[in-house]
Amino acid sequence: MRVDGRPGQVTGSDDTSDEAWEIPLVALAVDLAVLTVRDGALQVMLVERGIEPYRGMLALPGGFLADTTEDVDRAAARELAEETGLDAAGLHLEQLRTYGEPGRDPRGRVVTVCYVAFVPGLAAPTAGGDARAAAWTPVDAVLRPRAELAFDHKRILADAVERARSKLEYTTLAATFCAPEFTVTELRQVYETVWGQELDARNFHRKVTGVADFLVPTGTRTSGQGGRPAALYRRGPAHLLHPAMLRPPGPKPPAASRTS
Amino acid sequence: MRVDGRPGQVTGSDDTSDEAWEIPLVALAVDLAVLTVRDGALQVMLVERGIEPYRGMLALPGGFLADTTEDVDRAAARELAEETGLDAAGLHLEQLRTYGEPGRDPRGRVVTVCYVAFVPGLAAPTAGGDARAAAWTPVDAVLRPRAELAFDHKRILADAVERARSKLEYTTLAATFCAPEFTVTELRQVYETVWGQELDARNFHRKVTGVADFLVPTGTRTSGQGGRPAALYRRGPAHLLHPAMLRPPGPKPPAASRTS
DNA sequence: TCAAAAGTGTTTAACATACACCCATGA
DNA sequence: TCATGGGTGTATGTTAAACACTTTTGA
Repeated sequence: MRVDGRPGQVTGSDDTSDEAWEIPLVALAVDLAVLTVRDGALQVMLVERGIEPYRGMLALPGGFLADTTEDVDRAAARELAEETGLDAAGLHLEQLRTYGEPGRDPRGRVVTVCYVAFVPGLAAPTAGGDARAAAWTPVDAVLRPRAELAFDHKRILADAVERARSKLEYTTLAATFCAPEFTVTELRQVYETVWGQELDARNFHRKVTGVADFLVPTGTRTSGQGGRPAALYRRGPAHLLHPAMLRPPGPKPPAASRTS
Repeated sequence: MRVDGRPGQVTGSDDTSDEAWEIPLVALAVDLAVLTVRDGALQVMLVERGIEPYRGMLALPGGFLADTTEDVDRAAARELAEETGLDAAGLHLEQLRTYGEPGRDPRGRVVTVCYVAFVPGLAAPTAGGDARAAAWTPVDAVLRPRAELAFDHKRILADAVERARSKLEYTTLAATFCAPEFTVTELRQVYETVWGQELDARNFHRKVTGVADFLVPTGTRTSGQGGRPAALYRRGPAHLLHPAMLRPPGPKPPAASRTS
């Protein structure tokens, strides 16, 4: 086995034979499901495709590695910045899954490493940067039976939404959907929106303020929208939620797919 | 943008310019963390590398895609069969994560899609098939500070073990470590081994037999090893465990890494 | 003084933990 | 009849769910 002069090119022999053969190469892409909560709905950042295939259709932002030496996680952060104008530093970006079915891209073999990002509702309402047209879209509209996205992005989005729903249960990530300072009610609305069910405001308040290091009081209060002013909080250092916040059983939220 | 005659080869232009450029290609590998519980220890299937780099070192079984049209999940199942002699049908095989750091393989750019498999302790004690030497090894020994595996496989294994530990909490996957028919005590030993802590046998029994569709009684009982015979069960149709089986707090199990 | 939103207290049920105790087998 | 492991019962604490009630603002 040897390395070519060209970076990233590998040829070699199998583990069990010395017969040299060309190691198959594939095009590697990253795609991003950037989620937020806006206007009482869970929304996803979509771009309109400017080129074939699927020209004119909506798709998740993403793209190929810049070159054969680019780190995959860095490529995700770069595409996020380029296509949506958001800075990956400071927001939550985690790997979701890799989708590698042979037929998923009509151009040839493209394997995509997908990521989920959670961003505050205020963030860059629409992108600057390279993208043709980047816009927030309610996920409910996109996951509807007859709605379609480019490639297998609808399925990816469904997986991302399910990931978000379950992460709210046992982590403090709900707060990453909020502005730097937020009220308990705003945090509760994130849960209600993502899960698609109402929660008891009183029990929620007690529970969430009882978890150590989840919420840090700022000492200030809201004012001016009728009703008693609410205390403002900042995100605390905790990442895991203990005890966990379980989704109430009952009527399921609209659409989603099952992941293993 | 166009497709070459060669399968899997893609060239094209960026979304925002019509300047054609060569899409960078990478070698795509799959690696498997095949876990089992044997002799009171969580064990992982390792192979000895027969070729450079890392010749002679232990590594996770895995390899490159067979060709540019092979499905990634299928490649994982194929490598499992080839290198360990296990049949992917019927056992649990799920994607773990994709590792794509540029420097992770000295031969050049290799991105690996990793999987975790849970297999019963009885399964194929050592591999037939292609592998030079496939053997079960206790994960504790491998994750010890000074122990090393080829490539970044130690880190991958640590992630896989943490995945296994947390999956036992809220799914019925512990039963996939057991033979087709098993006792409640055998199931409990799986939990104790993977988590590295003892559980109260009596409470465990009540809890696990109380979860709907987790265990299906066969009507038969064990006999012959002193003490009251235990009832035998088969895996039921349930996949999620409700209520969840939470890891008791306290002394942490040896080694592991944190995943987001 | 009333509506609206924030926040507390109280009750009840579900579930976890600890452990006493009984059951069924082999030696 | 004793040792061994399987399995049930019961007391006690913790957390969740439901909801009555108090607090603090704007109109």
